[in-house]
Order: sequence, then C-alpha cells, then structure tokens
Amino acid sequence: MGKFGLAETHLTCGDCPIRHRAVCARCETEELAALEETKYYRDYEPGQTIVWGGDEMDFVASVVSGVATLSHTMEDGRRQMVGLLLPSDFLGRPGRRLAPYDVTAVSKLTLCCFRRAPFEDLLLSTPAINRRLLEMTLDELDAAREWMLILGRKTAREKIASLIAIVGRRDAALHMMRADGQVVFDLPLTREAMADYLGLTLETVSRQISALKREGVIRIEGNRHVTVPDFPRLMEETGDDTDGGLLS
Amino acid sequence: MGKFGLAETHLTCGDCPIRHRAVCARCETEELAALEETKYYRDYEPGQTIVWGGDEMDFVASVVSGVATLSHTMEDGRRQMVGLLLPSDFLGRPGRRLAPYDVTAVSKLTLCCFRRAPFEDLLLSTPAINRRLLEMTLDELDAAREWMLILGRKTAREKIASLIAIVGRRDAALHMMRADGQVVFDLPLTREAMADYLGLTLETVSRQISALKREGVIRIEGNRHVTVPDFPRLMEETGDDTDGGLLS
DNA sequence: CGCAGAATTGATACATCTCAAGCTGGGTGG
DNA sequence: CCACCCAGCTTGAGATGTATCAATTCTGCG
Repeated sequence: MGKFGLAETHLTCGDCPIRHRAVCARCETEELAALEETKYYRDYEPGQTIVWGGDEMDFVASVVSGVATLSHTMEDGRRQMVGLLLPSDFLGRPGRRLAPYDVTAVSKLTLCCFRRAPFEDLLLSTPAINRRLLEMTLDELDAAREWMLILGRKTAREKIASLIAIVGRRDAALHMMRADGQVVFDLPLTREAMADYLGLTLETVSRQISALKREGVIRIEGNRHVTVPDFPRLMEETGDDTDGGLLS
Repeated sequence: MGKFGLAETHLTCGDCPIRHRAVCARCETEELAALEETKYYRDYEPGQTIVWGGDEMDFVASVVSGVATLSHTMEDGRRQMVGLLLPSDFLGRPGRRLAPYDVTAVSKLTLCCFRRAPFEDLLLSTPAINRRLLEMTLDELDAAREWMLILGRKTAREKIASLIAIVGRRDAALHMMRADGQVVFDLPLTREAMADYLGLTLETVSRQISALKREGVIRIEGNRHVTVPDFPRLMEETGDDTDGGLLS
C-alpha cells in the first residue's frame, strides 16, 4: 500500500477488515451491494482535523483503520474529549447536517464514507442497518456513562489506571495476550490527549503515569509502549469492582 | 386520581401525555394497538429504587410522569449520576437482562412498562419503533457528551449554572416563560442529587448556589423554587458559548 | 409544636492546577 | 557524522479550588 493508503485501493466489502463489526455487519449480500455502490474511502494524517464543530458535514462514515477523537472546545481553550473512535466505530449522525464536535485523526486514519442523503435513504429502507446502528449507539451510550463516572468521581490515579485498562483490554482482545499473562500494547494517545480524555492537565497525567511506573503497576518503553505485568493489580487501581477482570 | 396514581387507571395510548414524544411516537394505529395490549403501568414513590445495578430487569418502560435517575455507585460509596429520566424518556435496553445502573425515582413516578420479550419482538417487526428508539438514543448520547464536558472541564460555579440552565430551559419550553422575561421553575433534585449529577459534594453545591443567589443571578424561595431574572446572565455563568440563549 | 431530613456555613486539609525549568529522542541540515 | 532543534514529556515549587469535618440553621410535615 502506497503513501496514500486505502483511498487509492478499491477494497470490496467482502474483504473489509471491519465487515463483521461495523454498521454494515448485519447486511445481506444485496444490501451490501447497495452500500458498495455509494461508499468511498478517505485517508487522513495524524493530527489532521476531519471536521470542526459547527461545520457542515456532508457524509457519515465507518472507521476502517486508525484512531480518531471527538472533542468539545470551550471559548477559553479548555477541551474535553467526548468520543474515541476505533476501527468499526461510526462517525456522524443521520438527520443532522452540522457536526457538534471537532473530529480529529490521532493516527493515520482511513474512513469508509457515505454521502449523507443516500445513506439516510438506505437507513429507511434497510432495517438491518437501522438495527445495527441502534445497537452500536446503545454501546456508545454505555461507554459514555462509564466515562462519566471516571470524569465525575475518580481520582487522577484511578483515571489513568482506568484509561490504561480500557486500552489494554481492547488490545488484549485483538492481539491476544502473551503466554506469561502480561499485557503489552501501545497507547494511541499523547499525554495531552489523555488529559483531554480524563479531564486532567497533561502534567498530572505525566505524574500519575510516573507513579504507576515507579510502583511497578506498569512498565513503559519509549513514551507509548506499555507492559502490564499483572492486570488484576492494574484493575485494583481503577477503583472499579475487581470481579470482571480481563475479559469481562 | 387516587393515592395509587395512574397504575389504578387505564389510560389509552390515544390519551397518553407522552404519546407524541416517547418511543411509540411514530407508531400507526395498528402498531399502537399491539403496544396497547402488552403495556401496563407502575407507580413509584419518591426515593424508591426501581432496580439495583446488576439486578435482573424483566421489562423496559417509558417515563409517563415524574423524574428518575440512573446512577453508578462505587464500592466505597462514591456515586455518579449518569442519566436523568424525564417524561417520555425510555428506560432499559433491548437485548440486555441485567441493569447496569441503579434506577431511582426522585419524585412520584409513573412508568408505562412492556415485558422484555414481547417488546423485543415488536422491535424486530416494527421499524417505526426501531427508528424512534435510535433517534432517542442518539439524543441521549448527545446529552451524555454535553454532560461529559461539564464533568471534565467546568468549575463548580459553571457546573451549577449549567444545571440550572438545563432544567430552566426545559421547563421554559413547556410551561412558557413569564411575560417579563423571568424564568421560574422548581428544581427536581435535592442538593445531594445535584452533587451526584455534577461530580461535586453537596456542600460545594450549596455554597455555589448561595453565591449565585448573593450575586443576583438567581433567586430562590424554599429550597427548590428558582427564579432566573435574566437568563442570558445565567448563560454567561455556564461557560458555554453565549449565542444559543433560551431557545437554542 | 416539634421533629427529622435537608440545607447552610465555617475552618482546615489536600488533590490537582499553574507556572517554570529541564530532559529525551528522533529528525534535519550543515 | 555530529550539532542542533523541537515536540513531547518529566519534574519541581507554589497557588488554588474543592473536599472534608463539624456545627448550626432552616423547612416541610405529622
């Protein structure tokens, strides 16, 4: 794949890496064909803004690969991340033209896009898409509510532990954990982005990560590469019920 | 209506006060008839718990009247409200048996309930319900994200101002504001519930309300009855963009 | 009237923010 | 090939907003 990424290739839905988890997951072959017709790919570079809050957005999309964020910015510059979009997540809201948040690529990112109007027609005529989108939205709402607990009631240390656990758990589900029970993965976010996620300053994020490292709860190589030698130990630091464990 | 409220009466969907805004809003007469058959009413007293987080919940429901809250409780007692259910809001998630949060009535409350299984069948066979539920869930997600900004980045004073503005705006839309431009309404929550909503302690809530009162931003009679003499002034205190104003 | 829950107010402690100074690693140009 | 540079990160010291602990004082209601 060249420097322009997927936008240059023509991936068919059958070969799509997010085929079974995205908004199209429940589609039959003929429904898929209708999507196939209108879809197109777009690539973004790390740091690139996809839309500014308040701007018009003429498409909706699925994240094929990479990571994007949704964030609110107040007039005086305070920023709060309100969504983290990973592969298979859906971007945009049917029936709304104006984006309510800034959407930013935090890594190389590929979107599978649909122009708004055709997608809204499909949504009306294809219950499979409607149902899947409802399911995904309910999942997002659950995640947002979990996040609200983190923002409103957890200490800085618990916030950091929670974020690392969330990212680590997701990665463990995909890449399989190592035989010795360690969980190893890369943080997709800078310290500043983590601060925006958790409602902290980047200095506090840095201090808490250092503390967890000092106490052996995590190990870090470079700035992003994390090893969790004992996941249940990390879970204790999140303040959550300890039960669920790695695969809850 | 006697001491037992609506559960004692038999309201037909045609007369229902939330007919045009609840999950059933888009239903045609024959679809409504199917709902009518399975629905039943339940009443709760202020302070009563409807379900505990983790418990089985064998029904879903619409709020007909009154106010309920969803809240997370941590092992050590810290609590964060993650949802505020007002008339026409939907309670429960199709496809999930276990309630993820505590659901509590904060006023006299009447629910229009459906047993889980029949409702899930209806959801599959009735696109109108599916579409309406998607729309409502997307609205809730928007509200949750607004709330995340409040929790993560606003000061105690801005949090209080935001909460009063949210409640006041909703009430103004219903009961019509007074001719002189004042907005008058009752807070549906105790100081403690406001604290749980905003991620504060009840003492801080009380202090900030006192400060806004002292400075003439709001007036209060009794503990609940609020008058906002100058709504734009209140909006300034929320930290949000001032534009939207009362009817944004 | 009197009581219990709800709210206010005060004094102090502490977690996190703010401001400021250095560090580190990867990339670039001389 | 090395010196420099810069974004991202770490660490420190002090300021500050909110929590905590502890009395009172209201308010609604039986």
